[in-house]
Amino acid sequence: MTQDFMKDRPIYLQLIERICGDVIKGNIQPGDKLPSVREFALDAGVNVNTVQRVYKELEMMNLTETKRGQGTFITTNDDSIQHIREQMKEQVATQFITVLESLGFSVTEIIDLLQKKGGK
Amino acid sequence: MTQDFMKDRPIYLQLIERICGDVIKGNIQPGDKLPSVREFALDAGVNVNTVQRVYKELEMMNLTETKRGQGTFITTNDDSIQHIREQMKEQVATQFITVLESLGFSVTEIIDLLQKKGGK
Amino acid sequence: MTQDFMKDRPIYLQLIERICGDVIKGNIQPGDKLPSVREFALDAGVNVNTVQRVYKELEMMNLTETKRGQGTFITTNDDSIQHIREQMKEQVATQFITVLESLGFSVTEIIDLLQKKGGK
Amino acid sequence: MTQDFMKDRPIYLQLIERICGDVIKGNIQPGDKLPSVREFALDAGVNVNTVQRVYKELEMMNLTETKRGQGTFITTNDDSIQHIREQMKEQVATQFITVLESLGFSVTEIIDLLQKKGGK
DNA sequence: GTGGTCTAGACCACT
DNA sequence: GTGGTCTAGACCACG
Repeated sequence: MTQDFMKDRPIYLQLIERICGDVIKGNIQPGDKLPSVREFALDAGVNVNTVQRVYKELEMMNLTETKRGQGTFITTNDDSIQHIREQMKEQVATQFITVLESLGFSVTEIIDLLQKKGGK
Repeated sequence: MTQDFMKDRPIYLQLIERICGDVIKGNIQPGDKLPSVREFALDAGVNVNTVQRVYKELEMMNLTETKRGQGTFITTNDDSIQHIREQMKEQVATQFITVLESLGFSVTEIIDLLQKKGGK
Repeated sequence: MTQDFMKDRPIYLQLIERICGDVIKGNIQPGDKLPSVREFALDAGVNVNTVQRVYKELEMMNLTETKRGQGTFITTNDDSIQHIREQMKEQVATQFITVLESLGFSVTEIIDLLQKKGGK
Repeated sequence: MTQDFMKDRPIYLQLIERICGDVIKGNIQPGDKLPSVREFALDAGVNVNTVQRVYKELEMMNLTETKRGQGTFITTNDDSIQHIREQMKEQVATQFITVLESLGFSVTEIIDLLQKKGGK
């Protein structure tokens, strides 16, 4: 197919999603310290500035808190975390439905497919 | 929310989806002529170049055929249309699951939400 | 005095404030196009990336809207603008009071001073 | 709001302000001994170096005097204290007006708000 | 020509 | 050593 609906997403968005996902899944706990920007950058093989952007966005989402000179930590405010989880679920679902309908698919038709795929 | 996962889709992709959707839904029939690029651009309020790109991509997807001096027409090859429909369904579902899982949601959890939203 | 309470603010924050101020004052009208990032950078004598950061923040504040390939425009949503104006007023006043009180000044005492200074 | 105008003030500045405020308010009297740097650091939950910097700045402002082997004391020179008080009032007011005007607010408009808030 | 993303590398403030 | 700011310059997507 020549057209790739939903193309390559920017690195920084992918990283944000990954961290959000890890928090939601519990892989990272409230209060945990994230790696330093430099360490993270090295691990992920990206530039330090890219990571700094990620950390800044996370803080603006209230998912993290920054302690100057100490590092970046997952918020201990569980409400913030739940809030983000719900926001994201809502958002993902809504946009998915939008795309679906613009393509002429019914929701039930796709749910069938998801159920098959989800079982694998 | 500061981060909008999955927004900002290019205009030309949105237009492609819209046309694909219209074909799948039957709003546009095989053999139908699409508006001229200029007319379409005017209607949609976008740049002529954008429409040209859309038409080019549609042709590469075998959804349309171009007759020089006459215009662009939806293919009369029903297999092509069905093929595109299935491709797109697959692709949409697969990428949706990818995003879901990277965010830590289960497929069933989202299906529940889709079912509620789909009913409206 | 050795201590300068309220030090040098980052350039990008100063630029954000300047633009917000210009919008609030009406120097820039809803719908107006902002200079391109390159042009603005040249004018202000700062780096292009700095301006891009400014434009991005402004968009996240809903003060501007970006049209891809066309430029950045002040939102035509007057509510957004009023909202930002009120937010900023509230914020400025609140933080001012906080500083005041931490320094042991009464609000009335400072109001007197402001009134004298404001008259000049 | 994504942008917090005037936040993120360095800890050591906050501490200086707090101590200045306590002196102005009379919570701390001329001649009083300040806690040792270690004790203060422990109390405030900050780094010892930070407190050392605070004490150093206070001494340069002539608000405190250091007696070797005994500790740091608030100056008994009332003129120094009054002087600092006036300096700070001036400075706070001036910078506040600067910010206000750069944001397009009138002084009277903010005075109204301050009066409402100050009454609480 | 428009904004968006990313890199490399510098310097600063805070702990 | 931590994050924050800024620069210079590259490349990409979009119109």
